Amino acid sequence: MTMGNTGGRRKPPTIHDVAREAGVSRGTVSRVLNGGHYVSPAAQEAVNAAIRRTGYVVNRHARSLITGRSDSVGFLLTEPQERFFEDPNFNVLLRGCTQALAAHDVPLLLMLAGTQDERRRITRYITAGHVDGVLLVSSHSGDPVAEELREAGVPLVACGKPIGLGSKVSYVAADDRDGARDMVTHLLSLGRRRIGMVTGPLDTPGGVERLAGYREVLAEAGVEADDSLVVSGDYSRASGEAGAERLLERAPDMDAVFVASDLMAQGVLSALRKAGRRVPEDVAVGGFDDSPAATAATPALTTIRQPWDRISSEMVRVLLAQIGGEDPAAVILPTELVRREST
Amino acid sequence: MTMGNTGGRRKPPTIHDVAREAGVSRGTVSRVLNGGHYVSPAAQEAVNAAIRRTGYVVNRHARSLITGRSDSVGFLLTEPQERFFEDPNFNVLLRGCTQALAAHDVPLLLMLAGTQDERRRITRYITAGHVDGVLLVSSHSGDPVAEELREAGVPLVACGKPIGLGSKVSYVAADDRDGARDMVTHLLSLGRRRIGMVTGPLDTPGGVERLAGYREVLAEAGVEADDSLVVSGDYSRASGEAGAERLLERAPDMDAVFVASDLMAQGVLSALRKAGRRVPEDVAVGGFDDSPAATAATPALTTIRQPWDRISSEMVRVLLAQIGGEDPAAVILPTELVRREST
DNA sequence: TTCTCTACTGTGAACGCTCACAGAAGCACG
DNA sequence: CGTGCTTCTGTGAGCGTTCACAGTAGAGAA
Repeated sequence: MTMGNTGGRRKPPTIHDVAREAGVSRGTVSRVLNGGHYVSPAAQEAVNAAIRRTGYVVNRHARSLITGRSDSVGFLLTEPQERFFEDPNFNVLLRGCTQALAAHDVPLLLMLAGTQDERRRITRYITAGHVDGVLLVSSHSGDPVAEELREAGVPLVACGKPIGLGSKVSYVAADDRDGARDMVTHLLSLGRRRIGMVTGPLDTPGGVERLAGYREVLAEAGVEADDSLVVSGDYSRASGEAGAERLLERAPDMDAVFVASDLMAQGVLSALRKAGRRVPEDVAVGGFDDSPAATAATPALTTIRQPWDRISSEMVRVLLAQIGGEDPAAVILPTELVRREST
Repeated sequence: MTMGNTGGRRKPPTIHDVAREAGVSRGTVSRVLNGGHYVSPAAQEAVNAAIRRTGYVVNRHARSLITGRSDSVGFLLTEPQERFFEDPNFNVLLRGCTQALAAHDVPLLLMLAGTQDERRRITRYITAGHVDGVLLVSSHSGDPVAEELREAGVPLVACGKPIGLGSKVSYVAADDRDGARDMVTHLLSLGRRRIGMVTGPLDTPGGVERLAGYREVLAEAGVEADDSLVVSGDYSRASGEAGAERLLERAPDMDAVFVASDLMAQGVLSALRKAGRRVPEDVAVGGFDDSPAATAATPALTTIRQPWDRISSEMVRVLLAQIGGEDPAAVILPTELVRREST
């Protein structure tokens, strides 16, 4: 069985074959491929027909070699990967970015910077120009990889406001502060006054902003600030449970809790159940994220929905614009209160 | 400190620069880059030093242009994406594959074939040789994309035994049948005899095999076969709940259930609770997957762990071997019974 | 007519790398 | 001293594309 029957990969047609087939020059085919300016309708037509007939697909390597672009982007995750891969929102984000890029015919390379070795390799890979830009997911402040990429002038769009990186980095984020404000306002409107909070990690912008929104609304409503009503968590279920236990101990009269993530809120619900408090009668619980955990919980969680599908499409839009030469941009998207049974 | 004024991306050094720096020819540098055979130790040393000094990184596009390889592989998900992205195992798989590939310095391209349009684009992209091989996740039988890739002779490794594809396709799978056997054997050893089953989708190999294992063990143990004890689900929580309700109706004397996924088992637990049955006293429940759902459930689920980390690394190993010219291979990995509170 | 302008087309020269080949040097053998 | 072998090195060609440039034809203006 010689090369060619099913199984052997035959040599694909080149731009030259298409040119011959269409009776034009390589240059004309290339022009058709790249927007079709300065090409007569007749030639246009002939080339397209030839492309269909031959099944021609452009060789991206050859193109990249001369243009210097790779026409691909990286999706870079630098921080504790377990946390993200378990986070349904991360999955929506990854999926959304992949699809939005696919619509522009731009492949996405998945890059996980776990070990020191991987970080070095990835940095090298990116700065060598093997991707045109990077979608960055990094919870931490002062990420060394991100910093290095920024210095190398690689177009970068972060998910969530990055701490510590200059204004040269674009980012797309949900309006955490406003979301928190909505939730606390909602709790106040239910007549609750002793409102506790379990925050997210306070070295992340999201964590900080949600706490800020909570404090703002309480201050504006003239509710007495009480720091014993605030405990911090790390977005994990366990930390939510522990946080609620501490809150109940310090403020047994608490009648509502705003929890900075749904996963933590699940833990809170479980702690409240153990303590014999009814939700929402005794204590109303508000989450954040609108993850599957929110609907899976009993009672189903009132929560703040972040527009993850829009976040991903905006990240892609901003990144492609920046690759195209535009300036870095910050995009902040509105959140939405989703009312369920827990309030 | 002249090194790169922030912002401007300067032209990276080429193999030519390295050659000049090291006082050798391009050919010698290239040989060092590709394994270093037929290179004197002195030249070897000089080239490596020059590479370090210049910060040279090979231009993969130029290399690919001439070798015809892309030195990258695709991770292709063809079927209902929601299901997979919500599946923690899928995440482990994706992560594992990415990391295993990174160790070989091979980038992973994420490809989601949702719409018809995406399928066409991706097929074109792959058959055009823009990736050297494909890691395939596709639950369905007779996947047209997979079939087309197989025909085009693209190295392919499926996760789970693919139905309907010829023997030309490699695959890596957990031993579903044996896992099911272990679980049912375990239930029998607890003295249970009226053992029900909620199966997975029966158009998937996993679904079929787990059911087969269940039937085998019961037959071997001389337990009377009773088809009213078998209902089918689709791996979703809701289908587990519905399945358990039907089982209870048809066989109120049921004293154990083997459920083909942890997520469905959660639904089963919930149905049993509603029906007033205690777990495990009245009815023992065994799951499959060892997903986070297993530990999150109350009571924590006894389940079958699939070695997802090994599955991913084996998929990568087999794929790279196949790209290197070896024949397709099938790898079946053992599962493990994890005993918790539900049995 | 002649000149200019626009719309279009073809042609070489790159891009950075690998590969095949040729050749050099060292050594052993006859 | 030639011949053959092995180990090492340099050179030119070429991968498939884009880009700059030169050139053609036709239309309109002088």
